[in-house]
Amino acid sequence: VAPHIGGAAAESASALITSASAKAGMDGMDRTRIDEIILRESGTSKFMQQQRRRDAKVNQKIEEFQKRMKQATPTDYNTTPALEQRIHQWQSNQATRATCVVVDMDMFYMACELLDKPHLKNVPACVGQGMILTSNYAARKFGVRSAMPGWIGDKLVEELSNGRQRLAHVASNFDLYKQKSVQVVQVLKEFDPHLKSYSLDEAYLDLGPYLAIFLKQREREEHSFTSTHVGEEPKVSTSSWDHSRIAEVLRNDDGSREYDHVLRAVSNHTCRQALERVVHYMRNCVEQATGGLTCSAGMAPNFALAKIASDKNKPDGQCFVDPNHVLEFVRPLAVRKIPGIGRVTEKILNACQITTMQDLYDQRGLVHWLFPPTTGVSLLKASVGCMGSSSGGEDIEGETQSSNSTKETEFQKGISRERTFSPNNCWTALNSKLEDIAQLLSEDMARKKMLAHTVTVKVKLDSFDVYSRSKSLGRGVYIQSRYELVAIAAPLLTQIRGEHHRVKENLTFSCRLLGIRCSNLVEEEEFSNTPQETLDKFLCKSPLSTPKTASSYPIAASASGKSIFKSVPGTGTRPLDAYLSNESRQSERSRKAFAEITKVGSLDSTFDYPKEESQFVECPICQRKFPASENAVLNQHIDTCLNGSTVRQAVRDTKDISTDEEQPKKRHRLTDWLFK
DNA sequence: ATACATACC
DNA sequence: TACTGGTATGTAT
Repeated sequence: VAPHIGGAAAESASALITSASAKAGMDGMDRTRIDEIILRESGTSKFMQQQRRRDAKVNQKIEEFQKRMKQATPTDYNTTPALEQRIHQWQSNQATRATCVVVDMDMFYMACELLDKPHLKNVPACVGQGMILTSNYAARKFGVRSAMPGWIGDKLVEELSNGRQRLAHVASNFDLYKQKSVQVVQVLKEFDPHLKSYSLDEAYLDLGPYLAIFLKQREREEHSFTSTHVGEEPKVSTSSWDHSRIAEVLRNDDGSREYDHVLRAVSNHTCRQALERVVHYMRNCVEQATGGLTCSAGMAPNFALAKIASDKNKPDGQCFVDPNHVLEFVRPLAVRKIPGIGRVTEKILNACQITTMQDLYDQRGLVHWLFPPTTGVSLLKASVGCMGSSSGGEDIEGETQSSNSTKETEFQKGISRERTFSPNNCWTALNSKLEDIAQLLSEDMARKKMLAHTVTVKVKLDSFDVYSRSKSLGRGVYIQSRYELVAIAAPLLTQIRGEHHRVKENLTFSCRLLGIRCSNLVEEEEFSNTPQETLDKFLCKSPLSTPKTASSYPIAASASGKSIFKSVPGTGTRPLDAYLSNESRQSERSRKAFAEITKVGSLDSTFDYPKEESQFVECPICQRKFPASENAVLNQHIDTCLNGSTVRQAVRDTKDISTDEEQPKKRHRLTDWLFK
C-alpha cells in the first residue's frame, strides 16, 4: 500500500524536477531549504506548471499500479520457481573478474575552466550562463547543479550563504572541453584501444587484456628473480611496470586473442590488487596529460556497476566492486542510483514501498508481475547486480560482457537539431526558423554522410507542451538536402499547428522550440554520378516550396552540385532491392522520392503565410482559411484535401515548372503513379 | 509506423 | 524576466 499520492503532503521540488535532486558532492546540505527556495523562485513558472501536469500523469499511472496491486493475489506477487531460476541464471552468467572500468572526469567542464581560472576553485562557480552545465563543489554545497537555470543557482547561493557569496558564471567553451577530452581518451586508449566514450567526460574500458599482459609480464619477472613459494600468491610488485610495452602489444592486438584464462588462473585478490594499481596509475596519467584534470573510476564485473562505483569515491578516487560480493554492494543502494532508473521510475517504485535495491529484490515477484516485461526484467536483473546487458533479454550463455568483442559497426540511429527561442507565434518566422534548423541538420548529415528515411518535427509550445509528428518516406526513399528536409518538415509543422488548434481550441500557436529529427538512417555511398535529378531545381524554384520571403534560401548556390537522392541504400538493408537492376533501381528511387516530396511537400505552400493569426484557422494541407467557428466545415474540407483534390493541382503545377528533358518517361510515370 | 515519455550527460 | 540540446530506447497504439 502506497503512501499519499498527490495528497496533502507539501510539494517538493526534487520530486518535480531533476535539477533539484541530490547528486554526488552534495552532502550535508539542507535539502528542505533548497527545495523551498527553488519552489518559491520558480514554482509558478510555466515550466513548473508543465512539470506538475507531467507529475500528475505519473501519479495517475501510480494509481493504476496500486489498483492492480490491491487486486493482486499471492500468486501474482509471489516469486515463482521459474523466476528464481532465471535470477540464478543471470547471476551465474555474471563475469567472475572485475575488469570493466568506467572513468568519469570530475566536474569536467568546470575543471577545464579551473585550469585557467584557479581563483574560482573555492568559491561557488558554474559553467553555463542561461542553463547550468556543471558546478564546482563549493556551488554544489548550495544545491547548484547541472540542468538548473542560472538564476536559480544565483538565488540558492545568495540566500544560503546569507548574502555573503555569489555564484560565478563562466561561459562554456566546448572547444576546450573537446580538446581536453581528446587528451584524456588518448591516454586511456593505451589501456584499452577499444574503449567507448559516450560523452566528453566519461569512458568505458575493459582492462581485461591489459591486466592479462600485466600479470604475464610480472609472472616472468618473478620467475627470473625468485623462486615462488608453493601455495603462496605472488605479490604484486611495487616497482613500476613496462606500461608502454603493454600499450604497444594492445595496439597491435587484433582483438581475437583470448585473455580470460589468464585472469581466471590468478585469484580474485591478485586480480584486484593489480587492477587497483593499474587504474591508479591510469588516473595519474590522465592528470599529467591534461595538466591537472582529475577523474574517478569504478571497477566492476559489468559496466553499470562500474558506473555506479565511479561515483562512490568522487572526486579523484576509485572504487572496486568485488565480483564475489556484488550483492553486498548493490543491496543498500537507492534504486535511483541504477542507470536507467530516473526520477519517474524512482517515484513509481517508491510508491510501491521500494526504495533500495534490497527492497526491489525482496519484492521481485511483485515487480515481475507489475511492470511491463522489459522494464521488469531489467529492474530484476539490476537487483542482483546484473546490469547493462541491454534490453533485458535472456543472455545467451557465457560472460561475453567484457571480452574483446567490441562491435565497431554500431550505426547511429538518429540525428537531430532543435532550437529554443523566445516564444513566437508568427507563422512566417516559425517556418523560417524551421528552415534554419533544416539547414543545420542537413549540414550535419552531409558531414556524417547519412541519409534519412524518416523525418520528425518537434514543437514545444509556450506552455511547454510538446508535440511531435513524423513522416516516413516511401520504400527506398532517403533524403538529406535541406530542401528535402523542409519539404517534409514544413507540412508536419503545419499539421501540428492544425491539430493543436483543433484539439486545444486554442487560437494561438506560440512556440518556444522547434526541432527536426531524422531517423531510419543509411550511410551515403560513394557519390552517385547519375544525371542530376530535377528535384533539386524543383524544390528550389517551385513556388510550392519556396517561400516568397525566401531570402533565407541562397537559391542556386548549393542546390546545383549534388543529386538529392544519392544513394542506393546499402544492399541487404532492403532485400527487395535485389529484384531491381542498378539502373532501374536508381530511377525507381528517384521517381518515388519525387513522388514523396511532391505528395507531402508541395501540399504545403510555405509562401503566403498570413501575417497574423486571426479568427481564422487554416487547412493544414492547403492553407486555405476557414472561420474558426466552423470546425465541421474545416474538418470536411481537410478530408477532401487529404483525398487528393489538391494533390492533382499540385502535380499539374509541377509539370510546368520542372521539365526533365533527359528522361521524359519518368515524368509520365511519376504522374501516372500519383494519379493512380 | 507513429506519438509520447523517460533517461543520460 | 528567466528552465537546454542531442541521442537512445521503452511503451502504447
